[in-house]
Amino acid sequence: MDDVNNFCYDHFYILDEAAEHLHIAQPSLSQQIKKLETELGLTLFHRSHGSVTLTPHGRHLIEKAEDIIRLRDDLLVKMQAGLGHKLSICNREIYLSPRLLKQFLAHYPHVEVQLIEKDPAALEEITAK
Amino acid sequence: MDDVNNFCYDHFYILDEAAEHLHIAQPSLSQQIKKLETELGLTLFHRSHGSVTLTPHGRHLIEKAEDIIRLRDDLLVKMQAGLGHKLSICNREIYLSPRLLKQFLAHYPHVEVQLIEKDPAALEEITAK
DNA sequence: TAAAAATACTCCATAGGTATTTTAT
DNA sequence: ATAAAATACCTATGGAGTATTTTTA
Repeated sequence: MDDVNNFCYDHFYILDEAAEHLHIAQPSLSQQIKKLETELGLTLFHRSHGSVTLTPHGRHLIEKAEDIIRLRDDLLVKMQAGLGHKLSICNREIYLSPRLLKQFLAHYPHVEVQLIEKDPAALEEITAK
Repeated sequence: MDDVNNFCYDHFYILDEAAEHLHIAQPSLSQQIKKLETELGLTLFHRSHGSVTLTPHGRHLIEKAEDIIRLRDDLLVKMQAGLGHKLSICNREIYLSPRLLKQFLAHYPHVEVQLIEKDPAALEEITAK
């Protein structure tokens, strides 16, 4: 019985804990939530029971938002994948076209470049490795 | 010939125009771009030819980012769809359970509520509409 | 040399912090 | 009475502006 009210008790949050998790203070979190609710013109949380509970709008927003945030994080991670990798290029191209090297660096500024200017024989030896 | 360089000439941007489009000043845009590039550790634009050109990283970021932004905008629009709609509820439930009404309002604060407290006969008539 | 981008600052809006009060169990 | 949330107020980071210099085609 009292199913009428039950639907809003399913899950609750302690703002203080949530704030700690976000590394901000509780009042800052309260302000952010309030600001978002005002901007949207929607109530995202029930506050009528001591702690705080998602409204259907709130739950919907969170689910969709998490998807979007996941996409964003994936993108950022993938953008940086491969950075810091060492690429050894030891052929005449580099020696002969510094302009190409410059462009290459413009594209991949985090690739370590080690200019080795030696005689062709020595280069051949190094390239073998 | 000179295909080596050609790949970066396909499309270019004038920061001043872009900034105007964003309703910010050109230096602000330059700063934002620089900041983003620093955070990512990636070069997003070539600057070696007067105007500004996307690197492959830049192009990739923009394409993916546009998808994500589209999702975000869709979500916000959908969250607010239906707001301002008028919902007429004229049955005894409302009259008998103000608590339910209160909860309803907590969920849908922007629904216009017009309490019509009349005798059952009058209610019946109104409900007919 | 002319047009575009980058610097060097200044300012201000707002996110975040601390202290406190209000609310609800 | 106690624990959680909201409020009031303050601070400071960083986004945006103006003025200027540097770059490059």
